[in-house]
Amino acid sequence: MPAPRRPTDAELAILRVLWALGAGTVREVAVELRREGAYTTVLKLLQIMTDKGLVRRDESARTHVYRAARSERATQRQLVRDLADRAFGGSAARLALQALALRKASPEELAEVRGWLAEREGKREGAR
Amino acid sequence: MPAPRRPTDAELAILRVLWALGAGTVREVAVELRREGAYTTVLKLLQIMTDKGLVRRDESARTHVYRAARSERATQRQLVRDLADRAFGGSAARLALQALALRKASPEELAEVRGWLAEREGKREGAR
DNA sequence: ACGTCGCCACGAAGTCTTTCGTATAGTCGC
DNA sequence: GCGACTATACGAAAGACTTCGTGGCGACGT
Repeated sequence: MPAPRRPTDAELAILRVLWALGAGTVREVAVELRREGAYTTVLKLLQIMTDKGLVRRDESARTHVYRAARSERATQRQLVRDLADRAFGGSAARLALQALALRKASPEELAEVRGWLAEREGKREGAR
Repeated sequence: MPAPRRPTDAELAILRVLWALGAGTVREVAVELRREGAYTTVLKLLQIMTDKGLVRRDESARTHVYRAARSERATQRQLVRDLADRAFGGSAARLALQALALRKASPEELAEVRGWLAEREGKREGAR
């Protein structure tokens, strides 16, 4: 592999379907995407993504079954890091703050932030 | 305007220079980017970006001066929202948590998160 | 056996992004 | 005025992204 480029928009849309389904055929993905006459387009994209190593294909059955090669989590991490590098001078924390400023977080999400911060503070102890 | 497309990688790199400088000529930007023989490339990109409305050009002097059309803040907001939509089901808060999970926060950034959270808690009062 | 249908492969077209070579023109010093 | 040095403008080329048309092949019902 030369370099792991980030998934494109269309690729990401397909990955999201695959993460949701666990695995799926071309038709299943196409249906899920609800786009006009998109069957061959989805097929082509999945073929390209297979070449790129973004998805893995099970060809044992006549109808191939695809699944994402990397977890949603790992992909999100890559995308966040990428955006942090390109637009936030590499600071993921500043990216996070911008994201938090966008809209009201739900209580659950707020609790998660609180939890993260608590853990963080615990590790640094005397960090004032 | 048909639709405000998001800046490409090369465009974003130039915008970052412009935000840092406030404004700059083609040469200044090119120097700042430190890339081989890039002068005409930067020029072309700035011309394209002018057409797109990403930067504004002052042509009063023979040597044109460019500045970003939108603030760094606003652009970051757009990019974060975009990424949240494409990869986090629209949840900016989940994006934020992923960013925080990267664990590269400096003490200052940590303090900012703490501050944000404190303000948040203050607003919700007994939200515990 | 045959027609029909669903599936995959292939390739071309169109668009966008990025880079750079070349042309043109203003300005300064002599 | 001339030459050297700037600057912008223009267009071509290469690559990536996206879409879709066409063709071939296997499965299945009748």
